[in-house]
Amino acid sequence: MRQEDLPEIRQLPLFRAMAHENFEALMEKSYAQNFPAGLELIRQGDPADFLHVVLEGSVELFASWSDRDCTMAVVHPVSTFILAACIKDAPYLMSARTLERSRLILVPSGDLRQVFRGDPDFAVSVINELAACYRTMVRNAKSLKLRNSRERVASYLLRQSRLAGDVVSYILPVEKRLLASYLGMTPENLSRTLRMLEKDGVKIDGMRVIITDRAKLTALVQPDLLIDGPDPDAASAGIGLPMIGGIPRSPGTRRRQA
Amino acid sequence: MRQEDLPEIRQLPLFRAMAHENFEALMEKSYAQNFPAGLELIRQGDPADFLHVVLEGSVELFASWSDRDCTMAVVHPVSTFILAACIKDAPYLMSARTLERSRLILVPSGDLRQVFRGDPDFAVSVINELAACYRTMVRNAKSLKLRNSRERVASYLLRQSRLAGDVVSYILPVEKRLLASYLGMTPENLSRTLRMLEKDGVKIDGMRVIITDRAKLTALVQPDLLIDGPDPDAASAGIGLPMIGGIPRSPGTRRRQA
DNA sequence: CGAGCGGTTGAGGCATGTCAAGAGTTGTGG
DNA sequence: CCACAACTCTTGACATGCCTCAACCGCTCG
Repeated sequence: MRQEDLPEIRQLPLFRAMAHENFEALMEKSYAQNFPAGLELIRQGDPADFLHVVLEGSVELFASWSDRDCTMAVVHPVSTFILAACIKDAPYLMSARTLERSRLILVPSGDLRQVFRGDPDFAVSVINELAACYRTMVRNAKSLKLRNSRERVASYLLRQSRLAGDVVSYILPVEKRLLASYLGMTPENLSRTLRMLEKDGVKIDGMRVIITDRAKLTALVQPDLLIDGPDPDAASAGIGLPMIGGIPRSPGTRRRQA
Repeated sequence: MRQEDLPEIRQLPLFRAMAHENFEALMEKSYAQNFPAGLELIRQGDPADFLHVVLEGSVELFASWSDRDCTMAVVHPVSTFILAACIKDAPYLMSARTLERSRLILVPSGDLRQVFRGDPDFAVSVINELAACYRTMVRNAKSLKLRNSRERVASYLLRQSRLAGDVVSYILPVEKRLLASYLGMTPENLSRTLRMLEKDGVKIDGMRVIITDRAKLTALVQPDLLIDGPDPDAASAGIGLPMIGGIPRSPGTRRRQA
């Protein structure tokens, strides 16, 4: 654990309000560690031993079943993930792997539970974090069930623009292959859909997204606060929900890469 | 508020551990009320004024966007719903309507928040409840993204049998139209799929389900603890997750019935 | 330089949605 | 108590969204 990491963690919504001595104690039991790209940090079904905090890099949360798997979310700094499993002391429902070289902090879940039993302020923080995670997941489910793939792609592109400050142009934060899985579709279909959307006010050039006609795109998307956020809390916190990636559906899965 | 309702509420996971005086105080501020079938209790986007507890009857949680809507869950007694919105004091993300004549308790969300700030045991209960809700939602999302419609139907049928105690035969707890929306498909498609499944070890006669070849059906479903439960807590609690109904996808929505 | 991988594009097929019609059931009002 | 209306469920015919497979390009990295 490097001392210079502590202030950043301390200011996370999850750790901001707790008593100083509890924070100190929790951090003392925790480990900071660097991981190379592509490392599987967590396998679904494993016991939840540690709450994970991403300090640098990025982590993909994904789920597997039968011979398929799909991206559920991508976690960016500084956020936590798999809070729910730690709280319930239950098996992870999702796996996690680093997308790039990343630096994480691992907080033992037993100590975590002990602290929130004794620190009301921390308990409130945990509750708020979890509620934000839950709501983000509900939004994802709504998007999956209520929108078709073209609408999901368009709303994603528009939302990213908004999150970046209503910019006209930005760079996709994840590779398209992963984005496709998050959005519940195949890479081929995403590619075609991005092409089709050029007549609807957004152009894609490689990894760069350019909003060419925001009004037109907005009309197509019909953005809905109850699906597309905000909930600024969820953006910063979440079981992994700066929420870039998301949720593919039945096909939209990919063959598991052994 | 009828006095005879209190013991049942008191034994809910959410209210079981809290201090007696806090429970009393909370119930004093709450209202119990009967509602006819088909009444819209909550409209998505409304401010979260009350935590709802279903004492009798059943309540559908559904989501709407554009001119579509879909069933997200069905809540049976004795369970609570929309806990997350109450905690965050944020707008409801889902709407709710009674499926039959129902008796509910409404707990003012402001009082709720106040109590869990002052009662650590209650705070822990809320955290556990929320974590269970979150995990249930993750399971739903996984099922939607990793399984096709036939697999979702088959796993649903098998799971209901298990929940009823591995019975060979049982009655569907909700109408098929709603089940279809929960599972992310159209009623027509569900009807056809149920027919097709007769060769896979399960027969449907009206509302009755008969497992004719459990081994065969199980082989088809490949049940997975990380999707199909248990998590017995989630069954009793949840933002409404005795989890009968569930989640339809893009089509799988239905035209909104004005 | 060549293997590997992400991305794109095209051809083709299957799963699933849409539309339409009819039987059975339930609830309501005359 | 019956008749009609409304609704669910089912089935068939048809349309289409999305997936699959395959080929190819371009980039990255060993």
